[in-house]
Amino acid sequence: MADPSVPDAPLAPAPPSDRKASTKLEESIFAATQRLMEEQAFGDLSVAQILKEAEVSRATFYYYFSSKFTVLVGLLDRAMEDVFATVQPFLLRPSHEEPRVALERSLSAVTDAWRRHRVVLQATNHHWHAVPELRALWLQIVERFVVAGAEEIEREREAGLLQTDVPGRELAAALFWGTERVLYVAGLGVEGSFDDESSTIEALVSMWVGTLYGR
Amino acid sequence: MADPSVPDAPLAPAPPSDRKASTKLEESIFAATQRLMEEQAFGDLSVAQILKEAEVSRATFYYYFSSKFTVLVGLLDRAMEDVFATVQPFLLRPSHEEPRVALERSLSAVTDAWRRHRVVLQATNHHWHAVPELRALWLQIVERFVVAGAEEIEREREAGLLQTDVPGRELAAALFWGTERVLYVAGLGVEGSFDDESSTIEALVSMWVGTLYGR
DNA sequence: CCGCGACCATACATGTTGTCTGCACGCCGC
DNA sequence: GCGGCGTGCAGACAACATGTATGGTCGCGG
Repeated sequence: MADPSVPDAPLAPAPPSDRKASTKLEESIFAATQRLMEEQAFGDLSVAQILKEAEVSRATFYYYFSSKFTVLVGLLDRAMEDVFATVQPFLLRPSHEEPRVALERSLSAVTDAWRRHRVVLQATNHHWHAVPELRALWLQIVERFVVAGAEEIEREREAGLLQTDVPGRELAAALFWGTERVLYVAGLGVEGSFDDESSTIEALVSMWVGTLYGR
Repeated sequence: MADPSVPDAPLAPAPPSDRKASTKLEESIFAATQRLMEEQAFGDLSVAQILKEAEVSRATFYYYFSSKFTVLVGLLDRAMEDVFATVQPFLLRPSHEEPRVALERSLSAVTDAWRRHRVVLQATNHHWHAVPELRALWLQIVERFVVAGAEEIEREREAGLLQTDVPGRELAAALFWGTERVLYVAGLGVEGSFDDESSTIEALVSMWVGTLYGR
């Protein structure tokens, strides 16, 4: 059963991720791609490069994956497992905790997870709009977060803590996408925007607290 | 001088956009590209398609543009002229107006402008990360908005209206990127997110009002 | 020891991009 | 009128990436 310290599962369980156990070669393709991505944008990688780095033949590559984007889908799938696990414990606010404090902890956790998987999440950001398989997975991930957020928000509303009457789903979606975007831009290292991580988190906390609880 | 109804220019003037007057052929390339973009993602367009649609030769195309992305830069430049002009009047809150009302008007105006130029802004969103020329222009546009927002925020702070002590620049940036992302996703027509435009605006207004003024 | 699954090297068809060559037309100054 | 130049065209081309196809090698289990 569920961990007793977490009364309700705040995130709906992932639909059974039908990920087969991966073979050695599949694994080295994943690893090689990840390695290459640290130094070069995923979009600029050619399959040839991956082949060389993974020491795998072209035929083998296309035996396991139907394009380099399928590799990215796999990497995202793995990354999100960790992200969900990291964020999970923070999604329910313990009733003794101040909303601001709870949100600060959650957002710090998310920021951490984002940093850990920056390259994969960045690549996802860049390509989900154009790659159906990736888009589906990403939107499904977003949906999990938004639903969890919306539920928590409605719970707070019922407790009479909210200042707004905008539906939880809309708020959760706006806050999710906003946060995602800020973390993305921060991760780019664009000069002059979100240079300092802790003040970035502060701004996000302000945004969440203000939007939901007012002030 | 400036329009007397607007005491201070809320948006710094655009750096002299050294746009030459465009020739007839340049024009038809712009028009053709815009037309094609309405039906097909910019990323999927080939130069060949543009040539056909614009009835222009390959050589001519590369005479005026160095790649299809240069066309997009031109389109963005034009689009932003209109966007700035639309948004300009709303950036300073008349002191007699409620913050919420002022923000609602601004955000409606922005949403309108976004819709008008949806395809171009979408394409920009998709490609600025990878195309230096486009990235530079987009970041410069963002900077204008963020600076204007930050200034307005600091003005409100001095008037004692703000509830937060996070720097205006951080708040403006977070709110800008968040809003941009929400409008982007809304424009995609993703099932289940931001289906209804007016409630989307409501959520955005809540976000701005809450973040800045609390409640 | 045979067969089959996993894997490799290589070649290939296709599509895209950006450059280059050579040619035509019209206008402007001389 | 003539020569030159700016503008534009058609088409060829090299470089590269993608995804497929062909045929061969190796090792292991029946």
